[in-house]
Amino acid sequence: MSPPPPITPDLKSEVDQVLEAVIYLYTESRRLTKELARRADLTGPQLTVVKILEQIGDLSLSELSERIRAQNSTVTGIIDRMEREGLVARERSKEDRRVVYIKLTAKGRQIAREIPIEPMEMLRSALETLTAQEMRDLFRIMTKVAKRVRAMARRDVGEPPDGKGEGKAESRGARQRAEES
Amino acid sequence: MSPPPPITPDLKSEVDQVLEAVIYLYTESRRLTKELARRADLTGPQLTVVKILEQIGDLSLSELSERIRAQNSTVTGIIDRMEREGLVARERSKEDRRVVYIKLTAKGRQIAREIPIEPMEMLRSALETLTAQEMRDLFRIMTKVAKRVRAMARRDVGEPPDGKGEGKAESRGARQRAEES
DNA sequence: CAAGTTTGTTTCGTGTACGAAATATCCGCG
DNA sequence: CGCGGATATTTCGTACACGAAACAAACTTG
Repeated sequence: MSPPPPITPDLKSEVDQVLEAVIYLYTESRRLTKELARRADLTGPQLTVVKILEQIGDLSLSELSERIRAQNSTVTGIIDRMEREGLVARERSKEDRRVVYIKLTAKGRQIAREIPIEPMEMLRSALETLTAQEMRDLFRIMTKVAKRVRAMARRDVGEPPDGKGEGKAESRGARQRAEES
Repeated sequence: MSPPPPITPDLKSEVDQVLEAVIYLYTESRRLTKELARRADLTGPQLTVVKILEQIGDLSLSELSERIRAQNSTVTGIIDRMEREGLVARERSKEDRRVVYIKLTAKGRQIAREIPIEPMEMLRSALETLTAQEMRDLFRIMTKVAKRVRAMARRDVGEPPDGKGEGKAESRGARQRAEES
């Protein structure tokens, strides 16, 4: 595209390495989740669900899918399999008969107790080893990059300007998915 | 593990926001790929394949799966579907009859031409808008974090110390997957 | 209160994604 | 030559993941 802006000769490779690091960090946390999950005969998303339910308590399916940032239809499948394994149970709400609460069974709770760390905690605690100054820098830079990407997204893909303003500007956009198996 | 080191009160929330940014950057590039792909009636991974083949030329299936950091068995499926759509063709190598070369068809090449940007380029060029100083900082910090995560991985999951030393230390570990549909 | 809309969940179809096992070749070695 | 091991690809089984459509219950309004 544009001729490489000749700043430092190895700046280009730093870009690649940062890119690599972002990818690494993201995928590695998923891989670790999966690894931990395997010990309890769970899949990655299943471990995530179990830990969330353990900490927060019963959730409706919609609330759950919002937490793990996946579609309802995806979570339905995950819960189907977990129910089959006796890890969770569905219970229809009495106030609103449309909603279904997902709750841990004894077996599910037992397994949750056996697994100490939650997935994303690993990345989180790695970040916590940074100095305050580093955190500040990282935060500032990442925010800048994220904003850039968002801007390019608008330009290149042409999104409708976000219909109903959601105010907080956080929680919007970060659309992870339940780490797949 | 260790009790939360009480540094600054709002440092914790910065951790969350950086975490959010990492997730955002990664998933947003995938989402954008998918968005672009839809315009040519392709899926995310299919667009990636088309652009790679356009730029690099014919590749064996193994070479291709290494490029998009997915398992051979996954890529086999992707190529199956693309072949069915007439986007690529398989051609057995004459020197080594085990290998299959994947090549773009005229139709595939045509579509590749119609789509300007490659997926990860978006994130890459966002990174390139940083100043040299920011790049240096970011690089240093990300490297530190990545190293931390790797260390925890060894400790918590207990990996065999990387059987056959692969030398480069790069290309190892960053195990992305072809962005799923 | 009934028609129409919204909301919560499931169903269905398609496409990744992985790992283990099956196949087919190739290669080196005796 | 023949055999065992390495390499390249495919097959198979299971689990996500998403979007569109189907459904059912709640809500809105005339």
